[in-house]
Amino acid sequence: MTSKKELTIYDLAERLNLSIATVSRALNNDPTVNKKTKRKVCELAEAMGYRKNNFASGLRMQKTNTIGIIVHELNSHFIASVLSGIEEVLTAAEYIIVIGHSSESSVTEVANANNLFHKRVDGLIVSLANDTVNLDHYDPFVKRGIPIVFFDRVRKEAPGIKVIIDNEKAGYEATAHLIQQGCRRLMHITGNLAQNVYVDRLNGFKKALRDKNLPDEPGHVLVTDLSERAGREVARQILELKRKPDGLFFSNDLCAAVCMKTLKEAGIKVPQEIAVVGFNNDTISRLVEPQLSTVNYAGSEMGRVAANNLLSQLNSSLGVASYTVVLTSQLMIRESSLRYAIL
Amino acid sequence: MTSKKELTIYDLAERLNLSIATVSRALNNDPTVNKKTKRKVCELAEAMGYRKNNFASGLRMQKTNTIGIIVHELNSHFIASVLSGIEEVLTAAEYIIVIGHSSESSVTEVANANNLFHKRVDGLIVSLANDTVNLDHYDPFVKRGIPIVFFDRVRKEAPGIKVIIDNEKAGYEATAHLIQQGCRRLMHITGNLAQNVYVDRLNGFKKALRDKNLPDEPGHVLVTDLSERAGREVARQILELKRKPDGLFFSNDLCAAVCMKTLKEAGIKVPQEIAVVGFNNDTISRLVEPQLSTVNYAGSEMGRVAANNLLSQLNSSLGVASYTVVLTSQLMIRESSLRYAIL
DNA sequence: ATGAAAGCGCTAACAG
DNA sequence: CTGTTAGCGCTTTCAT
Repeated sequence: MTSKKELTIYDLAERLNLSIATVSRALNNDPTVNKKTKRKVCELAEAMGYRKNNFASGLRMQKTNTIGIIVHELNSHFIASVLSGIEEVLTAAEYIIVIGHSSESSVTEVANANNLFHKRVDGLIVSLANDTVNLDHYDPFVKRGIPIVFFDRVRKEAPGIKVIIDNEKAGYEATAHLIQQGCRRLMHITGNLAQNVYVDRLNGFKKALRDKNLPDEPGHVLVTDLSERAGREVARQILELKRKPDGLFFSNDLCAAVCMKTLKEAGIKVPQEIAVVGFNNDTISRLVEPQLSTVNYAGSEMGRVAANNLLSQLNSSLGVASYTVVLTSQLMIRESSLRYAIL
Repeated sequence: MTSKKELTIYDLAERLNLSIATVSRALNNDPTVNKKTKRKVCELAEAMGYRKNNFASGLRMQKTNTIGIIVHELNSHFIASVLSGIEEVLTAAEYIIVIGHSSESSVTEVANANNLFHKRVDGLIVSLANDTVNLDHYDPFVKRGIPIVFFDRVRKEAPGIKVIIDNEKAGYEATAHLIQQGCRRLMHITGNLAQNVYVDRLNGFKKALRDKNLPDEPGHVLVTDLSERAGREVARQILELKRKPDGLFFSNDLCAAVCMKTLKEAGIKVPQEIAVVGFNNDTISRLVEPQLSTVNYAGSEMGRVAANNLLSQLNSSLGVASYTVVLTSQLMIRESSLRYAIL
């Protein structure tokens, strides 16, 4: 299988008539080693294609230099951006990233967490699955002092660092915009209300209704899984209503786009009869017709912030920290909700 | 940092009055160890929360149990499916996956390859970046007998295992379909022709033209980066043509969708004036209007096949194999290219 | 500024 | 079926 024997520091030491200790120090840029010796060692290592054995080093150091990431789904523009933000920071800090995705299933999330625990990750970055309520599977990490950063989908009362946006504010703004555009019978289509992101956006929605003196009627909130199928289903329900809504605020873009398309196919005019706002600024929001108004928040920044906060935890000798970082988001107004020109 | 000392097999051995060798064997399910002993050991390990130290084990075994994956982009439905297919197989085989993405840049791809080489991955699964021509950065792997599986974007003459679809056939079918729908002035918009996927689809396109006795005029093929921007640019070019094409075959869905949208906004009727076919069956292909005809191929299957072939290489004592696996693809006919009802 | 030596936790050859 | 023992390659005291 292996054609060439691997080079070790023993080989380098022998070739240079040095001890392995000095070679090791030189390779790790230890200040106590002579500059010339250091250069000689590094040059030979480079020339001979030496690769440090991370296992030996890890065994000795008791650090895996591995960060586990658990995301609820891979296939979204948002998550892909977050991942590249995380990667950017952690790769620069010489960490390896191991990604597990839960496919929005709490059971898979638990399996992933256990797996990463056994892999001995030094830290964890997590976005919770849609149906995750219980967080016991993170206890082993907490008990061993392994820092966890949650992003986007978080449980506020859980220990650890959380990186989120102000979902209530975002929900408020989206709703206020619809009202300002003349909508009076609003509907909010959202995901599992056990998740902060959904419950907060809902609260923003309700708050905006109250502030604008619109009734908070039951049936105005639909809890779905925000899937493609759910989008069609919501459209079907709306079409059957005698008293149809004139404004829809969705908690993601996919569901909003599909619903909007289905409504249009049934002859509804968007935004004239029904205005629509989504969430996340996915690629599809720009491709559907009319273009979908949505809430944008920078995934890569969220990833970078999450990773940096994790790093500072890893490098700190203090105990595990618990705090929340709130990033900004922007409402992006496009055709799907624009009835009057914006000044 | 660490609150509890880690458990080792020494601790377990002591507690059970066994030797560490027996404990190690029991944990690794060695058949020579007594069933009862094995159960006792495993139960205690479980109860006490023992975690195997992969570093010690890896150091001893000279295997990292890590597979490196290099993909050109994370944010596509296709790549996400491939990744979950790979993950499914490799996780079951107890491998860790390390993902690097090249952002379609050959420079980043080289950096990723070097990085993974230093991480001592046991194997590699790769989809080449758009502009990768030279494959020298995989030489170190080849020299050390580390198996590589290329998928989708491959170089056919390169050593190693390749998993692809018959892109020429797919291109032929898409083109033949457009012709059968009455298109006579076809255009093919594709990516870097250094890539097998693009040159093969182009060949299929040309072959179909020949077979149907349509002229193979220059200017019928546009090489782009298949981005959102390219889609708009292609539409602009087409709109300026006095003699417009009546059928467009794109090598991906995003570019096709954007171009189609831009054409429609300029008043062109799709598919009546210009019919459009994309490639990959991305989510957007179902959301745009009209729905985009496209070529579907199962990413998750491609991932599974790639991973399984890598595993068989890893488990074989024979030399590095070189062969190609061809998976099937299907043309999915939707509104964007359907001028007449299909029988 | 450098060297000698111990040990991180595990596996496997060898010996019973 | 089980135990003894020798490393895997590296980092780090403790000497010099």
